[in-house]
Amino acid sequence: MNVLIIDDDQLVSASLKIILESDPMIQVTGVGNSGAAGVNLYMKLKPDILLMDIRMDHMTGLDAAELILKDDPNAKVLFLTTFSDNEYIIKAFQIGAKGYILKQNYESIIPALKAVFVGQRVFGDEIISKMPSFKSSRQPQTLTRFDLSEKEVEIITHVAGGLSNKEISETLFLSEGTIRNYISVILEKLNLRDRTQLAIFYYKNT
Amino acid sequence: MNVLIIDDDQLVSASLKIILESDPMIQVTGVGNSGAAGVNLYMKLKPDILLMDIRMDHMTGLDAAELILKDDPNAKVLFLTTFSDNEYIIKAFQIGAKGYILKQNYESIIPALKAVFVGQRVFGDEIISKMPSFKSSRQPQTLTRFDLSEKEVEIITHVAGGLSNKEISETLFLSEGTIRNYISVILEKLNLRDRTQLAIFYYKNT
DNA sequence: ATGAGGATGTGACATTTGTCATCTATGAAT
DNA sequence: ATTCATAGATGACAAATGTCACATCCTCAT
Repeated sequence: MNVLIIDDDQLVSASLKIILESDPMIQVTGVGNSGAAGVNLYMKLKPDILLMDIRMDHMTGLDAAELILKDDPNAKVLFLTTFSDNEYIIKAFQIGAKGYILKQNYESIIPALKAVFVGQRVFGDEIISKMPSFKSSRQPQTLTRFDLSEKEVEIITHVAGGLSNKEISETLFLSEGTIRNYISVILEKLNLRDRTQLAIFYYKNT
Repeated sequence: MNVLIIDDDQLVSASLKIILESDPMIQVTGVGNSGAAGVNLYMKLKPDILLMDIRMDHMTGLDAAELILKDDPNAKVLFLTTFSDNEYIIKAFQIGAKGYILKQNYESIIPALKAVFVGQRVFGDEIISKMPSFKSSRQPQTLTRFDLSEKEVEIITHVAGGLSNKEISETLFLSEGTIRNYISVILEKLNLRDRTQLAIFYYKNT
């Protein structure tokens, strides 16, 4: 089984290579350190599996995978991720990745690779809770799972309603600056970048 | 790794046992042929993994698994299924199963077991298309109701994926200014004000 | 060839957004 | 009464966003 490794942290990709090659079934046929390199190397090497970091500078693993899958829909892309990447993970499956592995969890990489190799999809427990179709059976309310205050949740719903900071401030009788501050800490808490991602997050979790 | 096999077809469970025990890491600590037996044996043996057929007389694998998981939420239940069982599969995940394996696909059983053993969930491609949240991720037909070009729709999906203009431009190999222009006219056409409202619009219409 | 139309790019600009450090008021808790 | 925490406000700032007018190309039909 030929594997291509893409991770912009050289240390990670090097140790991955060692770990994987400890298994006689696996050969690492290439190592790259950027999304662009991932695309090029994949096209050139056509490995059985592409093992790629999700978060990379310039071109994220997602972008690279999207390009690759557009060209070769049968590509088997397995993502590496830290556990906070939940939003990316959803995206990963939407574009057709075969799974992901938590970086913390090195001993699970080889079994996961093999499972993907024989055509399975592989992922951890966390993602289940992120799936709108499954969430209903477990938790009644989703946003309160995170340590968000009442007010923060209220503000999120307004953002998800498409209101600007000014409009929210007028609705809640607070200053616009205060709203900005609130949103800033909400984004921090949820590990998101901007209000658009927040609105998306809201719809995916409600 | 201790495995309990439950299948009401004795032929299947016997051959499974042989297949699994060909791997030195695996011991089959029990074999049963009904859902009820599955519950009892599981309680008694506490195997690492319960490999169980979904369709069985009297008590289905699902019912058995539900009982087991109620008693031991950490139980690792892996279902065997024929490919036509799709409705059951959804249910399987809702009750907390770790995955399923197609019966046609014997060579994938061992990798799948190992992946589950180290904490992954495992399933095949088909289920993806059954998930409401992923079903429409590729081609939002509803958007074409509006007079949007192919490219405009593509850009909308990226906005709804939470990407910034810069990221979109890099993905599509266009300049950031062009993306801004596109979004500007999209907003005009759809009578929206900003990208957040656009993302919301997307999720409400797909 | 020529001109229309589409797709793409550029530069300028006003706004909005997100971040941060800091401040004030209020209301517990001691 | 003093301390402390919390909600809210402010101002400054950089970055992202949306708008617009205009400039290039390219292709295609005439």
